[in-house]
Amino acid sequence: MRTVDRTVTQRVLAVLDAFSPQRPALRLAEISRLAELSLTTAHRQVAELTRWGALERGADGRYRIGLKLWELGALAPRSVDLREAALPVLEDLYEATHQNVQIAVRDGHEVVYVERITGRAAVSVVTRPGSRLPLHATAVGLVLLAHATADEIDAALGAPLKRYTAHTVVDPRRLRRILADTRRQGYAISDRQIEEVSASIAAPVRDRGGAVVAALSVVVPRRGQLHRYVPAVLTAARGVTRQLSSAPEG
Amino acid sequence: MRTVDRTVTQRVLAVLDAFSPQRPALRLAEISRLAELSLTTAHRQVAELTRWGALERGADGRYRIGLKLWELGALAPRSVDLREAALPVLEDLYEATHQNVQIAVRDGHEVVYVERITGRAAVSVVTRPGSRLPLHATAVGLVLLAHATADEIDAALGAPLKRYTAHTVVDPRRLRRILADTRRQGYAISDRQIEEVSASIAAPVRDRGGAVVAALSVVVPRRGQLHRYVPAVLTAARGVTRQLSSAPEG
DNA sequence: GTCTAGACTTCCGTCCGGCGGAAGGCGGAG
DNA sequence: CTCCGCCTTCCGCCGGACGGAAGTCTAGAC
Repeated sequence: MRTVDRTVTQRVLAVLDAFSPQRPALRLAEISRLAELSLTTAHRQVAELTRWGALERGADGRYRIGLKLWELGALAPRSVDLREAALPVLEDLYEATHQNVQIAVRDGHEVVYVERITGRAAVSVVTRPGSRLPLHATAVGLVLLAHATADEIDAALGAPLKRYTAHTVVDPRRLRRILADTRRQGYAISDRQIEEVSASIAAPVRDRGGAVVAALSVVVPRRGQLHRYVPAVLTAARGVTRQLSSAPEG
Repeated sequence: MRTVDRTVTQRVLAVLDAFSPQRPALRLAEISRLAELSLTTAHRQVAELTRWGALERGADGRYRIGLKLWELGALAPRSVDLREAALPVLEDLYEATHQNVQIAVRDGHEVVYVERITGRAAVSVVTRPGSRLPLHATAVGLVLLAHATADEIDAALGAPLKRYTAHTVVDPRRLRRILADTRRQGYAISDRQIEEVSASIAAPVRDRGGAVVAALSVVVPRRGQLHRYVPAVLTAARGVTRQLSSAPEG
């Protein structure tokens, strides 16, 4: 009997949703389980997606995201245009600090990392382009949330806030104070809130109209003065803002 | 009356296919026309895709590719893993030549550009990450086609070959000779075959198993000796190959 | 102000394509 | 050999996708 709970489109998207940074390659049966589709339906959808190029089947029989989807993703203005404007500036900031440098945007209550430059010498860092972290625990997240609307801040702070380390701030009232500080100072610091060994310093990137559309940060080992990175981060963020303003309209 | 020619999945994919580098932002009516869907159906599909995050609606009412699709695309091994391995090497090659540097993979009878580094001083170039060009007219395409199977070569040379300039080689027999040269020499040169003012020099990138999975090239203005770039390109291509071999298995 | 055009959104009855059970093929483990 | 898991193909039933029609909204002409 047919299970009546989702539209066909939703089922197709469920197939795609089965893929994640943790699971970039899946067998048909895994897709079927993860997307909660019968094997038959999963088979049919996967075959159609593969024919189109959204998925590719490897020599091992497992499916991966195909080039066609990557091409489509390359049209997303929030990542690609930003990345274009930011890369040279990120490289300068990397040269100046020799620490991990990254830029991210907000999507709902999460940060999505768009680009990162990582050196061999710098502390290792968990993020990759395309990976997500919650807003409240990262410096970029605090910057992005600080410039969101009041409704969005309420919603973000109303949900349960995950604790990563003993230093992760999960108290909404303390977070509101931190957001106010962030707005006033123009930068945010997340000190050991994700990992015990590292801290990050972030500043906002604005579009032509002055709206905060992204945030940029350095991730540094937790020793010495964190504030000494602030001027470089602010300068870099303004640099990206300038690049965005001079670029052609999307 | 319902038009019976495509499955629902194909219609969803047709909506996504409406977006291209030339048309990154579309109104609902445009999507309806391009995907050949009734306005009602286009509206329903677009709404579902937007809810999921595949599309985003801008302040101007137009739809663009959403972050979610970009994240999925970031899981495509053929682009992302390659890009990770190649970027540092491409940067070295850029520093050595100060010309446009790019890396591409093959998809069917086309080249798909995965990454490029462009300088202000270098000749302007038409390609962007995610854009496509035919195999026969570009140096990277010749390298990729030279290492394809005989069947794929037959198919690629059997189709009508587009001429871009007076120098574009469109004769299958001449192309076969060029492919043989490419295999023997280990590099290919496309001289003014895309634009009258530029030429490109490409070399193959191999995976752990020795199969050619990508090609890398420099695009240079059409004057002086093209061959002087060959050693640098070969070295860079081998560098990417080495990076791919040392990276963890996908 | 009114009128018109175009783009978008919502509603709803019809009908056909998506669904999943069943059966068959294939390969590896015991 | 059998059993088990994974994949693939087939087919009849029924509920969801389709698109015409009507309604809403905005911008621009006059």
